[in-house]
Amino acid sequence: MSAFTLDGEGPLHGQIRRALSGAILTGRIPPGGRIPPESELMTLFGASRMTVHRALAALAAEGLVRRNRRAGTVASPEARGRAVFEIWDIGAEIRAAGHAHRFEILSRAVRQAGDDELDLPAAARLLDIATRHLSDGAPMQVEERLINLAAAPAAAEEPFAATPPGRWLLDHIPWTEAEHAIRAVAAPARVARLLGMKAGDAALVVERRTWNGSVPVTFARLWHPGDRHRLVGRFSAGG
Amino acid sequence: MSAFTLDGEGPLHGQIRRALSGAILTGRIPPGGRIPPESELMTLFGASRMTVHRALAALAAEGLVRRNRRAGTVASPEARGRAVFEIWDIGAEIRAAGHAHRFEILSRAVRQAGDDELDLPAAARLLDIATRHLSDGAPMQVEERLINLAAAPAAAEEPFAATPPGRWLLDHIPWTEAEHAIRAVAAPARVARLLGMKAGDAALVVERRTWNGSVPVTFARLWHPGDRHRLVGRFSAGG
DNA sequence: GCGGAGTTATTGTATAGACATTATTTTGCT
DNA sequence: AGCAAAATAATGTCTATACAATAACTCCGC
Repeated sequence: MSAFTLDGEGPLHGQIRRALSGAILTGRIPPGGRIPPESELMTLFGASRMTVHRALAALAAEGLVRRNRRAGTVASPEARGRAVFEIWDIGAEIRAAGHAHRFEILSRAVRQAGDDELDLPAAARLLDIATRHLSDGAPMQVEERLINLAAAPAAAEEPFAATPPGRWLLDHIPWTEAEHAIRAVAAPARVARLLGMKAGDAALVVERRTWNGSVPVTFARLWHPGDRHRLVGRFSAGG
Repeated sequence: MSAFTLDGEGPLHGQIRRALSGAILTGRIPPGGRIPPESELMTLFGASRMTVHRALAALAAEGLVRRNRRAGTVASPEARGRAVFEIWDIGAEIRAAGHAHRFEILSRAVRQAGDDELDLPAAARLLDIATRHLSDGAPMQVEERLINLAAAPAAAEEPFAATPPGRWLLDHIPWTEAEHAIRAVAAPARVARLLGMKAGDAALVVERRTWNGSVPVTFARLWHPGDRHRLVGRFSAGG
């Protein structure tokens, strides 16, 4: 039978979790393969049922196994499906890379909602604001942003002097849903000039929408020079 | 005092988790704000400590709260930092959009490792394979891939007739670490021709590396037509 | 006021036991 | 054989209890 070995490091439920996730990720238990029932794992690992259950529940939450009453626990065939990117705060990213972050507000206006990316009634008031972010003086991002003033009334009075709009929203306005889209497009002339690239050059565009419940909060279109900016995501399967 | 309300749906620990995560995400508990200790939550929710603890442990695992012995539990300031993309299987993506997926192997060769993206000794043998994926006949991705045959020996014999290399690797070769980089670049002539775009047009490039432990498994460079392909990630804060 | 020792609040881990839920298997009846 | 009812195997939830680990606080002697 599959003998599992504990590494002796840290709490028992963690050791059990690692032993099982290791067996799955190294292929010793193939996708769809059966994991012994809790009762059996209890004796295999010398642990109580709650402890074993805790380890299995964690694996199920990660998506590594699928569990069913009476039918048992199997290694999930679609275990490996997600890539996580941190694409929220260009300032933090620039500073993390050891550079100096500076930004400037390019334009700012309050206006009525129209045929916008934010799906709002025409009566709604929007803050329409454009920002440029620089890394050691080199332009790295142009941020075009619409803010629903009904969802973030304080934004109307905020000067965005020390904190750029994106970061300010993260800090002050709650949200519950977010959607991102990433595209590569030819840079229009205005953006190209601001980013120090030629019109038509490849730009990496991230579009972000957030909602609080069903109320749209903000829409942001973030332009990056294609050659100078990369989104990087790392995924380690150990949990 | 913050009164929390349970929604009565599903298991108690889930209700408690939602009640607390709701309070955090709607800003009722601000970032850095204190969550009552387990002993207090027990009486607030009428649950045992283990049940309360389970809810809090789940929130901590999600990163919504930070917990410290004796110091208590606080809402995490960097709670909202991740965007998750499913960028693994272009075939599944195309089919999910209701289109027909077809692919063709463009070239295939086994060769020695050289100055490659995979960081391998020169003696290592690689499978170097290029594939084109089509959605209802329209080219959607060019996949340039290197496979470390030491990590995936079976790949040498695999014809990749029914299953394209990326999907085949997912199904057959275990891995533990992955890294993704997303860029926008001007399409080189060869790729542009294969994707039905003009040379120099913006292409969205995803580069993926995977390892099994410390052994490199594969490197893939995935080219997409910038105007026709978007990566979309959704993030719902309810968990 | 300061350093250090003791106390305490809070989370972390683990167990045993009870009952609920659910899908499968078996049994029994026709 | 076929179908319905009962048994069963597995996970899911919850409680009560015990003790461990850690960091903050208190108090005391000087």
